[in-house]
Amino acid sequence: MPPIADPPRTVPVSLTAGPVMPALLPPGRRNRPTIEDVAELAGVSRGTVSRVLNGGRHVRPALMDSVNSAIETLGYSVNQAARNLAAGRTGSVAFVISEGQERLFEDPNFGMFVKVFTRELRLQGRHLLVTAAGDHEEEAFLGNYLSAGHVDGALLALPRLGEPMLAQLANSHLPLVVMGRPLGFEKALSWVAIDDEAGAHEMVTYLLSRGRSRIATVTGPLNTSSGRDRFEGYRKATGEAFRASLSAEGDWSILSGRLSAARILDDNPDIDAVFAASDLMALGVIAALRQAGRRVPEDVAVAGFDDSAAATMAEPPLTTVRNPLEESAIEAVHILDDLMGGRSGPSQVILPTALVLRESA
Amino acid sequence: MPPIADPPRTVPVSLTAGPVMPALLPPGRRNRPTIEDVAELAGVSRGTVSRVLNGGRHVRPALMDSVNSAIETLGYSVNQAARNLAAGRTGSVAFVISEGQERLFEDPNFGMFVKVFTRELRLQGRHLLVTAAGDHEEEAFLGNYLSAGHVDGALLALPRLGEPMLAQLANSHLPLVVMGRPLGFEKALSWVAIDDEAGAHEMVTYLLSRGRSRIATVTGPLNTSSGRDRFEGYRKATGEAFRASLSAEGDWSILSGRLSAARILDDNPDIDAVFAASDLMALGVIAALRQAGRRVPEDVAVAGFDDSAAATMAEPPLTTVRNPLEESAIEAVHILDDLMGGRSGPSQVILPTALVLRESA
DNA sequence: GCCCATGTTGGGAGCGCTCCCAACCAACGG
DNA sequence: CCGTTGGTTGGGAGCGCTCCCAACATGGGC
Repeated sequence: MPPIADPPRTVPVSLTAGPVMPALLPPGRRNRPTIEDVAELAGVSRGTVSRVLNGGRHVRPALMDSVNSAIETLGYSVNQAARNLAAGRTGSVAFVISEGQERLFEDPNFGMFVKVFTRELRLQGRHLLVTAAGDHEEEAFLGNYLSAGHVDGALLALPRLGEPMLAQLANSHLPLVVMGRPLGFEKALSWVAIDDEAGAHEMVTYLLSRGRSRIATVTGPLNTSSGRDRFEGYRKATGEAFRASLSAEGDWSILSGRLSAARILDDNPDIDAVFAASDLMALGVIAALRQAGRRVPEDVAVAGFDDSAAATMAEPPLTTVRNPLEESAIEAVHILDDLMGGRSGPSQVILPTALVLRESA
Repeated sequence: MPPIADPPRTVPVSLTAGPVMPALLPPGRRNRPTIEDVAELAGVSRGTVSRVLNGGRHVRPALMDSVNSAIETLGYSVNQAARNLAAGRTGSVAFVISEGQERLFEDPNFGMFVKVFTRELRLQGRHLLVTAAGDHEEEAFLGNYLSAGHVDGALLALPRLGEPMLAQLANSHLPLVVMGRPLGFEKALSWVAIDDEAGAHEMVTYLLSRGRSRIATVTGPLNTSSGRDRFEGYRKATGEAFRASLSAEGDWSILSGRLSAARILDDNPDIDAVFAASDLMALGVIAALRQAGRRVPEDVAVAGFDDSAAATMAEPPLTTVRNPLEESAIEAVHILDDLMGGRSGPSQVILPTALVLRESA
C-alpha cells in the first residue's frame, strides 16, 4: 500500500448514506448520539432529556419511559466533557498521596483505596485522579494544580504530621476528606479514621488476659497519627507494667519489624508477647523470634494490626486487629460527595476495629 | 462577613481575601481566569492564546512571551472540560484490569502501573481512569462504556488467556495497548511485554552453571502468557533433564509457592534448586524448604522472578530476574499516545530482562 | 366558573475552548 | 511597482450539555 501524500480535501464519494466522515475525525467524536438525537426520537425537548438524565425530577413517568427507551435504542451515553463544562464542575476527584516513601505504592492499602474510590466515585459519575507528590517542588505544583479548579474535591492520604500540603489545601476552599486523623486539623477538616487506640488497647488487653505479662511492641512511625495512637493504646493497656525498653519504632515494613524485634529481644530476652502495629511488621517479628530460637505462639505470642492478606498467609496465621479499609474508603467518598454538594460542613468519622483471633496469639 | 449579592464586576479587593465570590457559585467555577482574560491582558486574540497553549506554532516569539507572562500573572490554567468538548476528545485513558482475583489489587505491579501511567499520562495532559471488571456482567458494561467514547484509549492488563473483553475491545476501534503478550492477538494489537522465556532460560542456565543439576520450578498460572513463557524458558534450559514431577503450578502468591514446593519436595527429596516464576512464590518456596529442614542456599538454591521489593527484603536476599515494570509502563503510554494521535499502527515491544544475583542462589 | 398554586415542558443562553477561514502582513521575484 | 507566496492573526461557529425562565397544564378552593 503506497503512502499517499495529501489526499484531496473534498473527496467525491458516491452515495454512502449518512454523513461521510473525513476519516481523520478526532477519536472519541465518531457520531456519538447527542442529547438532541434522543430528544428528537422521544419527541420531547432537550431540557426534558436532560432532566431525565439527572434523576427525572419534574418529568411525567410516561415521558421518562419514552426518553429512556430512546436512550436505549440509540445507545446514548452522556458526554462528560460537555456536562462538566456546562455544569461548571470537572467531574473528577484527586487522590493525593505523599510519596515520601516509594513504598507507599507497594502498600496493599493503596491498591484497596484506589479500587474502592474508583468504584464509588463512578457511581457518582466522577473520576479518580491519582496524584503523588515526590519532592517538595512537586508538592507545590500539585497544591497549585488542585487549587486551580482542576478537580471538584480531593481525598488525602498524607499520614505524616505537619505535611505542608495539608495546611495549604486546608486553606484552599477545595472540598477535602483526609484518610486518617489529621493532627492539628481535627476540627477544621473532614476525615475518616479508625479507632487505632481502642484497637491496640483491646489487643493488648486480650494478650494480658491470656496470661502474657511481658508484652513488647513494635510501633509504627511515631510521626503518623496511627503510629502514635496504636502506641498509646498499648501504653494505656500495659499501665504500670509499661517499660520504654519494651518498645521500638518501626516503619510498617517487614524488615523494620525484624530489626526492631531483634533489638528488643537483646535487652529483654524474657518477653512472652509482641504487639506489632502492622501485620507486615508482625511477620518480621516472627522471623526475628524464630531466628532467636523462640516458638510462636508457645514461647512468644505475636499480634499484628490491619488484618491484611498477609495475616492469613502467615505461618502461623496472625491474630490481629481488623482495619476496615473498605468501609473507610466508602465513607470518605460519601462525605466528600456531601461536601462537594454543599450538603454539609466538615464531618469526622471514626470506624471501630475488631479483634481477629488466629493462631499466633 | 455579610454575604454580598451581585458584587460589582470589578472589585478593588485587597490581596488578602481574593475575589469576593457569590458563595453559591458551582464548585470548580470560582472565577477562574479564562482564555479570554489572558487574551485581553496580552493584547491578542483568543485564537493566538489557544495557539500558544497548543505548542505555539504560527505565533511570533514576541507574542508568545507576552501571552505566557499574561498566563503567569493571571495564574491561568486551561479548563480541560472545555478543551475536551471543543476538541472532541475526552482527555482520559482507561486502565482496564480483570479483577478475577481480588488479589490483583494487592499486587505491587498494580500500584507501580497506576503510578507510572498516571505520571506519564499527565505529561500529555491526560487522566488515568482505573477500571476493573469483577464479574461478566460488569465486564460487558465496561466494554460498552469504553467503546462508547468515554475515553480516548485504554491500557489493558488482562493476563489470562481468552479474556472475552479482549476480543470485544480489539474490534472496537479504540486505541489499545496490552500489558503482556495477548495470546491470539499478537499481530492485531499493540502490546508491551518482557522476554519472559529468555529471562527464565537465563536464570535456569545460570543455576546449571553453578553446579545445580536437579532444578525444580514453581510456575505461574499456565493460562497466562507470562506463566507459560517462563515455564517454557525453564523447560528449554533443563533440556533432557526435564521431568514433569519437578514442576508445579502456582498462582504468583506466597502461599501457592509454599504449597507447590512442599508437593515437589515430597516426590523429589533430592532437588538442589528451585526456580520460582515470581518473587512472592520464591518466598513461599523458601518457607517450605526451611520447614523441611533444608538450608538456602547451601542445600537448595532458590531463584525468583520480578526483582520486586520482596526480593531484597527476603532472608536470604533473592537471586532473581529483573522485570522492567516501569519501563514497560512508560513504553505502553508512549505507544498509546502514538496510536491515539494516528501516528502509527499496532506495534509490539519486548523488553529485555536481566539476572540479579543475590544470596539465595 | 375563576383564580392561584403546583407541577411540567420547551428552548434560549451560555460554559471555555478548538477549529477554521478570511484577512492581513512582509518579503520576494518579475 | 504589483502580484504572489507563506507566515501570522482575529474572530465566528460550534462542541453537547445544564441552567433557568417563561409558558403551559392541571386541579383544588372559593
